[in-house]
Amino acid sequence: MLKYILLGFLNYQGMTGYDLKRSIDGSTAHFWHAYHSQIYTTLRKMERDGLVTSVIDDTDERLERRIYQITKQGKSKLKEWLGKSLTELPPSKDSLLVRLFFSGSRDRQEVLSELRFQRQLRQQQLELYQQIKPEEYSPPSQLRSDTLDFDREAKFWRMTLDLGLAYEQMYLKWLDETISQIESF
Amino acid sequence: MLKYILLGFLNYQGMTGYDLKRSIDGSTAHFWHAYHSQIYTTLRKMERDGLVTSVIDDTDERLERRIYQITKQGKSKLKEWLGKSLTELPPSKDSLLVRLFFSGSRDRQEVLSELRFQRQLRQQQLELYQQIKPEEYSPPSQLRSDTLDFDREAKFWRMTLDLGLAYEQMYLKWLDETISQIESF
DNA sequence: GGCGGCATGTAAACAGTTACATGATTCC
DNA sequence: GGAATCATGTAACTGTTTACATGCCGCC
Repeated sequence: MLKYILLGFLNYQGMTGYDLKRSIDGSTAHFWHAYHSQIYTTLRKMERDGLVTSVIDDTDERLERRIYQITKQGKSKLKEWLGKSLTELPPSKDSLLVRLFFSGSRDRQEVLSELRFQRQLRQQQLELYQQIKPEEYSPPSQLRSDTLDFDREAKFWRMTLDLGLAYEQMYLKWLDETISQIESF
Repeated sequence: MLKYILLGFLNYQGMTGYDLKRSIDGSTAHFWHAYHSQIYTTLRKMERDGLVTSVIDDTDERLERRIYQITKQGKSKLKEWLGKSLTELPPSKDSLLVRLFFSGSRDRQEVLSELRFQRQLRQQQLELYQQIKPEEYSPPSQLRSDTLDFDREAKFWRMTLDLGLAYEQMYLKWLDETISQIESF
């Protein structure tokens, strides 16, 4: 999966592994995060497979920056992947629910403080999403010239942000209900 | 993670790998699924680590059933894990969102049919959750004798089901909004 | 005879996480 | 002098997925 995220971003413009990490952290990390270690190793593998090429940028002598570019093969791989629609529900994993599921024998206060802490984190996450200015949440500059495409891309980015917002709100509501239910045990 | 799910179920009663697979499919799979291959290999590893023991049941001669039991070590491992509250948000991964995020260049009708299909699947998933009778969604019989514990366990199970219901409803709403937004492009 | 469910596993590949490792620059 | 940010990577491990593999039983 990470492979396609990297191809997706490199399809906008050439970037270093570090840039890709920041791009991901600022957008797709909300529904697919990655560690820098995985990004660098995946990029190397993709280069071996001919999906990307890289050149070392030495304009700034003391800083080694390896810039990756998507290849024709990479573009067609991305297109091929996007062409095959999902026919199943993506599996969801949530370790908090696993914990809650098996919390029957746990101390009530302990469970409550865990949920209250998660509530805080969810609240922060929601605020983080709310602070994102829709007009700034969009693909890199490369596409700004081609106005139509840029706007279209940005619309899709925002849709995923909308789900993030709805998700956090739903989760907060459920946490509140769950917390008061446990309080009244 | 799977390790703790298996310990959690075995803490109710001894079971075979197959039983565990069915238990998971009927409950925790909604927030943590597992393939039978992983269940069997994880059980073997847990046995080597002293968290479970197994005996082969030969009452039915032609059928080999390996029944796993949790050990004292296994119980304390589970307790220890439940004791350490989560201090971060569990990362969520959703490949549909990754696809949508990079769908700027895709054919509109193609994206729409993918989302409509996902809508159907989400609707089915919601109905599946709605058909679960809360009074039947509870731990195995072993605990029925101990009424208090059983009821407490069942409450936690239902809370996770509540999130599943809220999640599917939120997702459906978002899909509907997203679909009509793309229709009006 | 074929299908679905019961029941168990192995092997190989792929994906993801944690820890280790380095070194420069900029700002306080 | 120390912390943060830029920048890149490897190694070891753990977790997950897909494919292969077998064989019984009961039902239609």
